[in-house]
Amino acid sequence: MPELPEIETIRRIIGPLIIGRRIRLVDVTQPKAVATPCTESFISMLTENRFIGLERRGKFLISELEDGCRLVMHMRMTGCLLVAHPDVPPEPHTHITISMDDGMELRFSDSRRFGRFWLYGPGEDIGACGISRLGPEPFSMSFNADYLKSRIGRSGRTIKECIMDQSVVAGIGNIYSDEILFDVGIDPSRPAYSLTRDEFEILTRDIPEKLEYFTEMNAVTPDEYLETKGRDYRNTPYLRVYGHAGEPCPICRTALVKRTIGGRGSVYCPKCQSRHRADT
DNA sequence: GGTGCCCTGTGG
DNA sequence: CCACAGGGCACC
Repeated sequence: MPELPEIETIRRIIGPLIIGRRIRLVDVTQPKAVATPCTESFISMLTENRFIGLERRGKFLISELEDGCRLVMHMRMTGCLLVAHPDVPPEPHTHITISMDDGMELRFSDSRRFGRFWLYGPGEDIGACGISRLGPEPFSMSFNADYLKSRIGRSGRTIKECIMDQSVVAGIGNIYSDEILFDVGIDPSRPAYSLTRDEFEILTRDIPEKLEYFTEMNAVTPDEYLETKGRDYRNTPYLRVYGHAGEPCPICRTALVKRTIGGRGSVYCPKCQSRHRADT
């Protein structure tokens, strides 16, 4: 479900509702949702602990607890986080419920059951959940054209696959890779080695810009977030190509094309993102 | 690098 | 009924 803008949206909504709260009760109804080897220790280490932060790294959320434990969460395709009053009926597929000292519940629901929680003890390395394999944050200084060119500039993989590779840059998924490549006019199927220096420059500037833009477009109040049960936090009207296959390109009116690139359904404009556009 | 798989829901 | 879905991993 969520890519960087949506995870950041969740962080901004959920963070203020859990930070400072003490955990009273942890209920795990789907043991596979907890990747920590022992569900028992997951529950006992969290109980009576206190959330003191909520940070994002790529598509991961990381909450530090007052004793130094860190709760790491990944939504994968369909995971949802919601803070709700116990009177609000739980969402279908609610796998983890964390009751807090203000009477509210932090709930994790996930129909496809791909999402995971990890819990690491004080001082323990959190890398094993996949965080250690992440490339730079798109907003960091180290994410620049020199880096991107040296990292993928000789790769035969498509540019779409490369920017979706979390070890190249953290946070981009299938939707925003299409949106970004449309924005910069680059054919998603081009091999990364074929990009010019200028195109790497444009791409490294556009990626943080668009991710920031979509994060702002996703902004909702906590009440709106709760009303939509934490699900509809992506403001789809702002997507220009994803979900618009067959419709006219917003720039040139040519019909947008959908085909599989790197195993993922991809939408692009065959004219605005034509292979040779940047060569001229 | 490709492929299958983890799961359930939805739409054609 | 089948194809496909916003992610990521293990395994040839």
